[in-house]
Amino acid sequence: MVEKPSRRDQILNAAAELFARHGFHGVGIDDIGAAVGISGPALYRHFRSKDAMLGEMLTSISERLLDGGQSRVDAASDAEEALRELVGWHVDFALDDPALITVQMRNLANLTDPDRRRVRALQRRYVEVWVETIRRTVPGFDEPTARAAAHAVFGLINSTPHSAHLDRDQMAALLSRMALASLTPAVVAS
Amino acid sequence: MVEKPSRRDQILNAAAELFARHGFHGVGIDDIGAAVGISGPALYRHFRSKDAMLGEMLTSISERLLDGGQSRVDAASDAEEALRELVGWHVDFALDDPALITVQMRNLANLTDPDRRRVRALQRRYVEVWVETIRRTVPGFDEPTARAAAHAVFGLINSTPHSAHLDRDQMAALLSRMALASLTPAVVAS
DNA sequence: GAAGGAGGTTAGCAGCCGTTCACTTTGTCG
DNA sequence: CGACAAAGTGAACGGCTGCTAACCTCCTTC
Repeated sequence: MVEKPSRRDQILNAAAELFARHGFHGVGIDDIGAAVGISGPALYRHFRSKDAMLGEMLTSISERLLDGGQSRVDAASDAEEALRELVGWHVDFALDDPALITVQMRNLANLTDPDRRRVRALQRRYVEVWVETIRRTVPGFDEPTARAAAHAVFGLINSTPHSAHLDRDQMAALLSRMALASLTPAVVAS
Repeated sequence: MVEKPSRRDQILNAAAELFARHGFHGVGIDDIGAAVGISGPALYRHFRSKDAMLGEMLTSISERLLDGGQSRVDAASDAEEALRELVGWHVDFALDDPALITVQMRNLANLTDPDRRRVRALQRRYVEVWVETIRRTVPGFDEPTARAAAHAVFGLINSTPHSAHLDRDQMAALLSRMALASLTPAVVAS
């Protein structure tokens, strides 16, 4: 017996899909309602506002990313394995929830100020996990360079919603190999 | 004597900056006007509509990317050099015009249907230039894989507006090395 | 030095869209 | 069964925003 998702989650999923495709301001309240079979204002029984939907969506994504990444790193026995796990984790996330990844990349600017602060704080911590792991495997990187490299790898992996013409496993393998190759000690040479 | 940019170009540049930061729908006509020192409706002396601004912006970006990429490839004497040139070209573009790159990545969905068709056609041709070059240097890639790899490299390079804490030359070097490393024959092994 | 076009201004309209309101339906529980 | 809360509905409001209209001011040009 499958446990059906709560109405809140149905709405959040539908909204994520729409936000990813048309952008936050390109989607109306009525569109979101229609996507879950109810109409317009009924959403206000579940969320305080449209902004609140985006806020909850982005904070939950950021938390999931951080928690998953942190625990994978903690479970790894050496630095190389930690990096492989981190890459695999992010690749899986991007492939399984392309809409969420897209929204997280594009719609930070549409958040309320307090929400944006919260999300950015979580994102920063996630980046730090990557920075530390990268620096442990590629000792030549100084901190700012490692941070830039982390952002670049995010861009590489997060690009998957825009191509998607490979099947999931091939895509996962390709992205993982590309990501790891771009983080080898060879690239650090001046 | 510096030749000053035409008013149209001033407007386009200001609009690109604003669209990149706040998204197409997040920017008002008055905001764009204020950014160039005139106010609101005066823009309609230069553009038919707000949509037309975005349309012209994105088509011109796509044309520049395609032309620059194609001519670099044509001028190269072998496949490896062609790929290096292509990477360098895209990196330079992304570093010199971060706002344009951001708008092109995020605001395709806000285009008019005919504009979107035009832009996508140009983008497809640009991707094909990459795909051919990649396949010539990394023979193991089949076409769909090479296409996915090209998109991934775009994501990697286009991520630069979101990090930006390195100086330009270091950033260019880092991104170029990472991009080339992710496209080496080693990654093709199953 | 009139004529006229290019580029600017402010006021205002029309439509969209997030949100609220008053009301109904549905399901649960004493 | 009666009651009450949860969830949904259509109507309406209010503010924002893209765009037009009407008018003004230069600058060029014959």
